[in-house]
Amino acid sequence: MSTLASDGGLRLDAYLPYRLSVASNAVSGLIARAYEDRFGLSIPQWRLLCVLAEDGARTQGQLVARTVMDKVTVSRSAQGLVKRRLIGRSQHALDGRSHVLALTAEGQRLHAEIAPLALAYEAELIAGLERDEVALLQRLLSRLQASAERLAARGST
Amino acid sequence: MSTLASDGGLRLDAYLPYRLSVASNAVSGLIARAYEDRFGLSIPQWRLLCVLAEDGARTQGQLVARTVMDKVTVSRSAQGLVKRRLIGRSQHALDGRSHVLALTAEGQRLHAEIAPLALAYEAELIAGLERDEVALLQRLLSRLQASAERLAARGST
DNA sequence: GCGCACTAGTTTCAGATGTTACCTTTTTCC
DNA sequence: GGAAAAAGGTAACATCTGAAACTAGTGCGC
Repeated sequence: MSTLASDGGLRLDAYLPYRLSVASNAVSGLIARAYEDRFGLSIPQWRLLCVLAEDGARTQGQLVARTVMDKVTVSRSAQGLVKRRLIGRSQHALDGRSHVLALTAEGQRLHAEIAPLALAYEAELIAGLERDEVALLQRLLSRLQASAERLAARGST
Repeated sequence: MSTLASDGGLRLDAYLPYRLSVASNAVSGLIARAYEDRFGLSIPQWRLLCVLAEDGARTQGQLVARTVMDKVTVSRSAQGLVKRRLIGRSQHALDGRSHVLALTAEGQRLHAEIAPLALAYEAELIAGLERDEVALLQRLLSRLQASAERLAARGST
């Protein structure tokens, strides 16, 4: 048997984690460059802007949970946004350790400016796909993420 | 109008680039930890091992094209593998600048050891999904990647 | 045959990222 | 009510990453 290729049946091109990573890198790279070039925002910063616009004022801890980012990443990203006056920080009324972040007027303006562009990018990415294909993709991604988290939790026990 | 939420219709949880990134990070993190802990391999190193096992000896430039990784990443990963005697380097017969990488016997052995484990991880990740759902997922990922590359090329012109 | 543009690969350097340690405030619970 | 444990957040450190400069080798044009 065989020409030393494909002995076990593992082909990189068909290996899902690889495919997922490559596709995600391509998309993230595209988006990151767009935000960086035009608005000087990193992706973490943009995520914070989005969540604050969507949900209103939040503490950093809430943002960590919501965005699936490290708390250090959130801290640093928030510092940058505060410096640019896109968000404001205030002491939490009930918990002296905690800070509440909220968009400034300028932050709201910027978010409103970027949002259509973000949606346009998404539209171009999924151009040519059926509506139900996209819905399925979302479901499958959730599924994979959940499985990965479950396996990770099991492994670190 | 409205409660300042969802003005433009951009919801982070439904935003595909975000979902893709989160899912990919979860999966990559899981896989990375597994390879690192058990075999001391980074993901780039593991990719090189896979390609060399699949395709046979290749130059670094070919590996760059094949794995969609940076040439610096490939160079450094290869150095690590050479140091561990998992791959060998030889001068290219026709081009003095180029080096040919190939698995050593030990490298083949390690690849053969890891491959089943990699497939088992994949199987657990997609457990519960239909066969045709997985096939569709692969197609959609390709599609997204291609769109992203097309847009990136257009943008940088 | 020789100069100039080009490619393969490595090194260097600056910025991003994550892990750990740390400080402060809050909560727990005896 | 006070000590100990835990949580919010930041700082410091090591590590990773990619861009640009660099080295060495190729090959075209003439």
